[in-house]
Amino acid sequence: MSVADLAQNAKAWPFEQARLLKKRLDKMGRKSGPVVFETGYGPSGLPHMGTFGEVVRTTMVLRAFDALTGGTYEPKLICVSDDMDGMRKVPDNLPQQDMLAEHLQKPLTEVPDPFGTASSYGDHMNGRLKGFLDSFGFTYEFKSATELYKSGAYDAMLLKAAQKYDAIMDVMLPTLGAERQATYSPFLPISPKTGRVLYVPMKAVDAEAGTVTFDDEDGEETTLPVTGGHVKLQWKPDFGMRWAALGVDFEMFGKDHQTNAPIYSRICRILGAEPPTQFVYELFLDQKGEKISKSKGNGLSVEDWLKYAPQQSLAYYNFVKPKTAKRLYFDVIPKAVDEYMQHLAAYHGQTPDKQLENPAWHIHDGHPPQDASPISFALLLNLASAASAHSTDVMWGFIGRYVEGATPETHPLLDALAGFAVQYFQDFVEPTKSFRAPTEMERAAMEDLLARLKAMPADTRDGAMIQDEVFAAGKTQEFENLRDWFQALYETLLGQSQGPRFGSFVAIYGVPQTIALIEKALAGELVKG
RNA sequence: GAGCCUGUAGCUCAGCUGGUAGAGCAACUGACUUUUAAUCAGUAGGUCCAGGGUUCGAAUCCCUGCGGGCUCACCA
Repeated sequence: MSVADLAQNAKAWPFEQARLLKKRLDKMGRKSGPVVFETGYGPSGLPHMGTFGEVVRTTMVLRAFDALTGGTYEPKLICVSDDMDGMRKVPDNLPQQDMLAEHLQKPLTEVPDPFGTASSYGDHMNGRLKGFLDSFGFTYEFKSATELYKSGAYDAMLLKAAQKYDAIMDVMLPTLGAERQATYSPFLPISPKTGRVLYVPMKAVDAEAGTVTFDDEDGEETTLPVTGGHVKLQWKPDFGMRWAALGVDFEMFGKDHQTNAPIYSRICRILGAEPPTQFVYELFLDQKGEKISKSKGNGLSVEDWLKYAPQQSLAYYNFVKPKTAKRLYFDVIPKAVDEYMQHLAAYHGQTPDKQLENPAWHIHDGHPPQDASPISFALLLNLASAASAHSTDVMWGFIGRYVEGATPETHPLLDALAGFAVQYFQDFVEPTKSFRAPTEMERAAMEDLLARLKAMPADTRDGAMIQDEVFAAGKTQEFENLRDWFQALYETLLGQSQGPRFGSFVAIYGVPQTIALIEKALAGELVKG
């Protein structure tokens, strides 16, 4: 049975969407040729989690579609940047605030680049977007709205919009409040005098000539062609017009667009095109299950995630249940990593039909690698914590004993995960540690241990021998139970009640380093807050 | 108000196209005095929100309610 056949019944949501899209094409009688997947991007802000999610998920549908149709179409992903939108306000995280303030309301591609590296602010942000997407290896075609408008790519549809002005207004007006209705226009002319995007009513729309007439900012009546980038469309009509002009076949968007999506579709139909297959995904929530707002700064950035886990785990998290509101916070990372790795490890032993359901198939474009880690991320985190690891060297000291013969060279994935585990430990586990001061008896034993450690060669690597000394030091005191001695070491030196076999720990951590650590503990430097 | 999502063990959730309720963590019991939970063995805990319907059989499908969450009315 071919992959295309199996894909007919695959339950994974990208296949469901792919089948809906196929149905659309069948209805239109299209049996081959290009199929356009679109994602949009607003370049006033930096690429973020939503940008990643939308592109990675759209790519998953694209791959599923390609598998479903066995390569009979030419699917492609285009990424449109709305860089002709007016700059509504100056983002407060940018340099040259005063300079930018002078250019408010102008198209982003007409605003100078405050970083001085690109031809405009919009262009700079487009570069950031492309760099962002490229870093993940996405395949896409970049489109600048400014270029689309200016090059004439939209001209035919813009002229049609002028012809259908009344029909468009009939769709738009009922969706607006009374105040907005009074001045609403689907056409937003760019003032020839000030270069700003104008939100003004149209005094006349001449479908024959393809022009609009309005009062410019200084009150002078002005007529501009709707074509050639002199006029842009307001958001909702723009969305529908873009679908029509670019022949978009599939687009997904967040729930915040859901109510408006039917409007985009109606505009698209008015312009004579069949709107694309659409898919609405849920927005992420923060750690408390509350909505994410930029002003509160809650939630999690892409960079945050990638600091603690491989990118595939983030793709995995985006794959799972896109229609359910999920929490997006640091604490979901370890589980996402382990679930991803479990699916990856299972993949090559699965039957083809199961493979199509496996998230790994979707994350790896249908070709998951053989890679697998013999140790779970959760265990690595325990290890990092137990050993108070600040480097992967320490981690490997323990891993080598756990997995016979493993080295960073033989297990690169494991090495990467070990690095992430160390990072996660340092940032989230270590700060929660609480050190206590040693009791008098413990102090005496620790001083004894100190003397013993100092008596041995600094490069001692014999864990068993060190363990003997630790044990002997404990025996010098009247511990009720020698276990208490070891526990005291953990609590005073590592800030936790459990730890690794102490002799082994010292052997890897280093004798001089351990001496320093004990001295700090005795001096009370580890006890804080 | 409209739309979408959601309600399963103490917590976080899995349960795919209906066939006797699962995982992880937490908890509890027991084993180990060169300790160790990075170990092993074991225990407990759920009217699957409620009520109807379809069925031989429903956590699962349908309807209705109730609870929780989010999105939408400026901008994109």
